Amino acid sequence: MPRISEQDMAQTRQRIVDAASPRFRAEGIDGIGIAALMKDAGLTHGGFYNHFASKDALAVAVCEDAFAASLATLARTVDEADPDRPTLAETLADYLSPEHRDGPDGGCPSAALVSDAGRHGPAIQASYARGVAGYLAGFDAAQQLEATERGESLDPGEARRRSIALLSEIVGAIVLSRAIRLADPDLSDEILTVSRERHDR
Amino acid sequence: MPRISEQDMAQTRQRIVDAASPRFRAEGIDGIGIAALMKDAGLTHGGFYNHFASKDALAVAVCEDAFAASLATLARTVDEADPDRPTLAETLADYLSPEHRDGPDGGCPSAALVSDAGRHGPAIQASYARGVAGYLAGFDAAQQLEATERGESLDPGEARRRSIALLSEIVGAIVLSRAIRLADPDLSDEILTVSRERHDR
DNA sequence: TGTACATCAGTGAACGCGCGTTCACTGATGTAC
DNA sequence: TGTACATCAGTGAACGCGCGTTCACTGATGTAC
Repeated sequence: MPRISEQDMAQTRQRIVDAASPRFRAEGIDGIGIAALMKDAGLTHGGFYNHFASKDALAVAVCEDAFAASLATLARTVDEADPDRPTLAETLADYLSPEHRDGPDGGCPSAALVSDAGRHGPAIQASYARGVAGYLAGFDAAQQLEATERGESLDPGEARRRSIALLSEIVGAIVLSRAIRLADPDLSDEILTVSRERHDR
Repeated sequence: MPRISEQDMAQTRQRIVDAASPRFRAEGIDGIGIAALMKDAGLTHGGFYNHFASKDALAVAVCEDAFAASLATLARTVDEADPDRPTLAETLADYLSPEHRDGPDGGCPSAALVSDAGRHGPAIQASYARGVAGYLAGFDAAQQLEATERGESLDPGEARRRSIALLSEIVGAIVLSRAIRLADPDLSDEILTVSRERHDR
């Protein structure tokens, strides 16, 4: 079908990323092969290397894409133009929901890819690190906005420390709850509930 | 060499577990093959099935073993017979150290195996869940002991919630710090430092 | 005590399979004239 | 406008490799007599 426009090329590339993104998050980068991903995207596996230099390069693209979507959701909490914007607590409640636990394929890449990033090379880690930095910046902004609305002032250093602790806790809670879900659903739920109620305000 | 005593059999089995334990934690259960593990243990791969029904069964044995060692360390904080027992804060400082981040192979299985457990079946998750429950019980006991020593009383429900939040935070902090270590060592260190200082008392 | 035999932990080749990656080929489309 | 040719995204067979698991075989040791 070739001799295709630049736009069509970009579209096909995006189809591959869209196919890989949920499966990398659900099954791990090493848990799913290129042939299966290309089939999901409606292509045969040989053409993969027209779009990516390697599977690692695709993993980087997926990481970028998934974090971009995730950070866009977080950014809604500081969208001052939106009077109905969600509070940080509401966003955290979604994050710590059983639905998010049970759907890693569409969920936060910080949680879904954390061990994959730890076990892969610097390229993937660099993309992952930018995503983490984006989450922290988003939490900082949300905390500052909510402090201002309450007429309080919040030391930036203190906000930063709270953001880091918050991200650690919610990522830890969701990965722990996923790790025991099939064997001990009650404890899995309890971990989410405790974390949710700690930030429910 | 066969016709071996029951004791020798158990010894060989343990050698396989000891070889697999660090490599599963560092590279993931699916990140290392049986042939390589058996070579590490000084055996050829064919004999593996004399000791385990499947690779999954080995993963369960490794999970049990690694949690037992890890929980024994935690138990030292509540060993009332030991006047020099470490405080919970000291134990947490070790947990949140760069050394622990950089050595997942000998470190906490809660952190090292969390995504592996989430992506494997109920058998591994059951073993992992028992380990998590053990950690929470250890934190509960340590908090109660330290409250008693300060002449305070601590509501069990409150202790439980603190234990869950604490485990989530330290597991999240260590896996996040590992995920970005190669690309952003400063942020990796910062995550550990913030978490360490929050519990340094 | 000495001999014949049974056991079975460990060996290493082989099973079928899926992996990431390469490559000769195809044919629809763009370009040149 | 019509024709010849170049391009190159996509195809699908093939590369070498490692995976989890199976199995016929081995030989040192235990047991029976």
